[in-house]
Parts: sequence; C-alpha cells; structure tokens
Amino acid sequence: MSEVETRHHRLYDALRARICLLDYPPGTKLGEEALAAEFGVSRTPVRRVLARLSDEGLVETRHGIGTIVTDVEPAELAHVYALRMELAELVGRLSPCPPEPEMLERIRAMLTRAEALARNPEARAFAELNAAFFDESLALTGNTPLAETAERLYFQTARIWLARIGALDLSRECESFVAEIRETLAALEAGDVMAAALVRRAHVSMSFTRLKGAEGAAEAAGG
Amino acid sequence: MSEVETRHHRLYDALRARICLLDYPPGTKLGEEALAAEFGVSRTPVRRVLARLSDEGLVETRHGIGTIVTDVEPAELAHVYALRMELAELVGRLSPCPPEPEMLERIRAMLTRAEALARNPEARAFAELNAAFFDESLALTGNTPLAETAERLYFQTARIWLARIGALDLSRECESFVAEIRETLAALEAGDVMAAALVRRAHVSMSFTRLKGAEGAAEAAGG
DNA sequence: TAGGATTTGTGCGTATGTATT
DNA sequence: TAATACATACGCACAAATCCT
Repeated sequence: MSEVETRHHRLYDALRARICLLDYPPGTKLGEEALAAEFGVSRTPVRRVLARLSDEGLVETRHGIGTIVTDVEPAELAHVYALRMELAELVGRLSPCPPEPEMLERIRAMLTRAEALARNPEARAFAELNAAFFDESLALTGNTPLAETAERLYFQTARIWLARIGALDLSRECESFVAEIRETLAALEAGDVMAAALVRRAHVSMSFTRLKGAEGAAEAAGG
Repeated sequence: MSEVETRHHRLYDALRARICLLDYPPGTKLGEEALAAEFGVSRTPVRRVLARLSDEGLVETRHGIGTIVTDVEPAELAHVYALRMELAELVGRLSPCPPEPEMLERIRAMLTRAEALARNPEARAFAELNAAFFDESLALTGNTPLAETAERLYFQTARIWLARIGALDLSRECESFVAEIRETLAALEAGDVMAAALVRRAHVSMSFTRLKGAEGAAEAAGG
C-alpha cells in the first residue's frame, strides 16, 4: 500500500472511530484547519477524507458553514436495522467461511472482557468491544461486497445506538452482549456458521426492539 | 440543492454513465486535466468526483500513473450477483411501496421500447433501457439504504455484463428482458410488489447463469 | 542508467457563501 | 442593513511518482 493510501486510512479510521464512539457527537463541527494541524498534514488530505465521510453519510459539508457530524432520523434508523438483520442472516447463507482457530481464540478473549464489563458496565468500553466483535463477524463470509455493505450500515447507526444507550439499561445491554458472544462461540465451535448468523440476526433484532422501547418510553415521559 | 452539489452530481452522473455504458471500458485512463477542460471546471471538482468513484470501486487512482477504470474479477462478480439476488427479494419484503400510476405508465413505455429492441437488437440501447428499468425498480421499496445498496451493486457490475454481452446472444438477452418487463408489469398491475421482486430475483439469477455459461464456453474455446 | 515527459498529490492564497453583530 | 468573522470551494504552482526513450 502506498504511503498516500496509508495516511488516508489512518485519518479515515481515526475520524470514523471518533464519530462512532461519540468523541464527535452529532452536530459537532469538524474544522479542516484544526484536523490538519492535529494530524500534521495540510488541509488537502483532510478534505479528501471528509469528502469520503460525507459520501458515506457520516458528516455533512456545507459551504460557508462547516463540516458537521450528521444525525440519523428514526425512520432511517429503522430501515438500516431492518436491512442489517437481513444481511446478518446472509452472512450464513452466502459463502460462509468456517472460522480459524485464531478467530475463536480472539472471540473467547472478547467473551472474557465482556463478562468483566457486565460486572462493571461502562458505555465506551462496551461500544469498542461491540465494534471489535462486529469486525470479527465480517470474516465469517467470503462474500466481500456483503461484508463491506454490512460494515457501512453498522457504522451508520452505531453512534446513534451509543447515543441512546443512556436511555437504555446499560447493564442489561451488557448481559445481552455476553449472551450473544456465548451463543456465537458455541455455534462456531460446532462449525455452524449459519447458526452464528442467526444468533447475530436475533440479537440485532432484540437490540433494535430495546432501542424502540426506550425511545417510546422517553417520548411518553415527555422527553 | 447548492450549485456546488449540482455540479458535482452532473459530473458524477456523467462519468458513471460513461463507465457503465462502456464509453470508458475497463483500463481507460481518465485524465483530470482533460475532464476539467471538457466540463469547463478546474481540476479540483474533477478530483472530488474521481475520489468518489474511487471509493466506490469504479476507478482506481495511482500517483504518477493516472486514474484508470477498474475491471471486476470473476469471483467478485459472482459475489455481487449473489448479493444482488438477495437484495432484489428484499425489495418485496422490506417496506414495499405500491407503484403509482405514472410509474406503471413509464414501465409500459419501456415495454414498448424493449419490444422494438427485441426486433432490432442493439447493445447500447439495451444497456440504457435496462438501467432505466432498474432505476424504476428502486422506487418499489421505501427502505432507502436498501435502494442505495442495490444501486451501488448494480453500477459495480453493469459494465462487466455489458462487456461480456458480445459473447452472449444479444437477441436472447432482449427476449428475456421483454419477458421480465411483462411479468413485472403484470405483478405490479395486480398490486403485488413481492411478486415483482421475485420476478426480478429470478431474472438476475438467469442473467448470471447465462453470463457464466458464456464465460465457460469462451474459456473452453480457448478465449 | 539517466533524463525528460506526463500525471497525480500537496500546500496555500484567494473567492465565495453563511451567520452574527 | 452593513460590516465583520469564519469556514469551505476553488485554482494554481510545485513536489513526488511513474513511464518511456
């Protein structure tokens, strides 16, 4: 990979992570000059990265105003979740890849961390571990376009889910996550990728149901 | 829409169409300077569009060499088709939208044009009509992320299909297309979006099968 | 091997658009 | 309403990379 591409990825990954972990919550204004100074480059490569984030819908750039981290409307959120559920299942049906031993080892390590997290819940550590687990799940399909699509959709809504997690029961979310990793591990150790995919689909569905419930409760309470 | 965005879309749509209709076949070098001169802008907005096309995988930009229209490997092609089939079905399951009368009218007009094309096959006109029909099909779902994903995948492989169409029986492709429009129209006139989605899935599948058959025949013949 | 031609990447000054006072 | 501040969009000149002779 060329040095240009390396730097682009470094910038892109850093900004995307900050957006999705709410270091930059929706509405945050990202100054080209400030980012350029922080990363030790000029405005040009920064603008290249912001353009990509804009094409992907994570930020919105407007002439004379700035580059602002976007929010996601509830209707759009529902659509993304509905699609993510279907894609999760497709991971088990289109070119499923049996997991390598190293992958199982990594997931076991995640389970340990998740269990510790469940005993001592913390939103940000939860979000990071969740993202890492999602990243592993993408390796279960050899269908590259499917993996790329699933990843894009995950990053489009991860930050919204994290933003609303205060309204949810964080410890309950952690419990559910631990259960998901356990069930996934059992499926993968049996070599059943389809079962792992169905577990994931079920948990995406439940996660969205809890999200909707929390939203409804917040609205009913006048929030 | 701002003037900046308007120009961006004009450039983007133009270049994407040229790539997908094989005005720029894979391997073509797109010069920033030349495009800037043709569209009466400087290199900057051209580079903005080429960056987007690069992120979407339609071109590949390399320092010191140029921006080159990509090709798609057979394995990748198979993955994209497999995914497109599934997404075609999802159009009927996720937020299906009953078609408006104007849409039916437009599809009837397409049927007429397709029938004329079947009597007098022509690859480029076929490709354009096919793209227009696909565009209409996206309106059948209210799930925006699904529609956007389906569109991206369509544009990733449309040019490959068109490039290989010489190896196929063009008149047979036209016949199949006429049949697809007829069946789709029947389904939509009955208000059955799911049936229309299944028709589409079936035809995407058959199209890929014919493509594989032609590839295999070409290889067997030593091509 | 060297050097010139060509092409993209970068840096920065300027133009343009927006919001606020 | 006008002026000012500030941010992005643009265009150009130069640097860096590649190819060909």
